[in-house]
Amino acid sequence: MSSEYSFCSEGGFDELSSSSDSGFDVSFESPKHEVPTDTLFPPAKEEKRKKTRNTRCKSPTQVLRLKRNRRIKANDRERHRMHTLNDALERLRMALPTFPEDTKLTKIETLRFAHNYIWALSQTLGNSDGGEITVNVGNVTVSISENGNMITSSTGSCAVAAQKRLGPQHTVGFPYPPQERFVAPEWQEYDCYSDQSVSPPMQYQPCYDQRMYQVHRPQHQLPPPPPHHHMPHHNNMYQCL
DNA sequence: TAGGCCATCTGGTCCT
DNA sequence: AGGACCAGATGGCCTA
Repeated sequence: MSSEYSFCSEGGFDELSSSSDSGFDVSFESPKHEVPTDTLFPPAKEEKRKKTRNTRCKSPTQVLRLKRNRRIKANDRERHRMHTLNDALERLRMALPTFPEDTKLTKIETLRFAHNYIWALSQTLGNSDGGEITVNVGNVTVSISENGNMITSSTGSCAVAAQKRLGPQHTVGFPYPPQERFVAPEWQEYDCYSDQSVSPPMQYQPCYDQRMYQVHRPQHQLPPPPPHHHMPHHNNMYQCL
């Protein structure tokens, strides 16, 4: 970081570095105590630095402390950022169909699955001829029509989700909210495309985990999938969307 | 023990 | 100057 090498800061003494020696070590005002300029300021930066305003010099100790404090703050920010991302990822997990006994999808699995799932749904909508379209995910059925969406399940876990009502149908927004998370008891009940599935326009569209469920389109035939190339296969892999 | 996954640290870049 | 974002490095944990 080039800024880390600034020996002087705007407005004088730096905030973060002002702790024990909150002031300013006068002894380091003398040029003879400064770290060689060549080391701290490459020629180009030195020239640029001359244009900047009047700044107060910092001792090497202060510079080090400043760097360390900035690093600590940056680490905190990064940690928080990653936690935020993980929270968002968790919400995404909860919005995807899953099995109760399933282990948690990994990060990459979640992202791939979500991508494929959304893509499949968009394909379903795109191929709509105006009538109601049904998407089966296991024993959960998502009916999409002009009057709204309805999610039904043959199991009691999901039942009929009615988030908003449009006409005679109970409708829910899609993707369904977390509390209406799909819960299917048996893997065998899931509809799969097997090798006839379609794949979204994504470079790494194949999913390598058996937990990647299929979205089945019973009313509209989807085009055959593009060939998979250069994708390693694991024993537990199977074709997904 | 190797490999996968993950959290965290780190330095670079870009933007405000 | 500082924050956001990113990608690489690293070490810990877990499982086959």
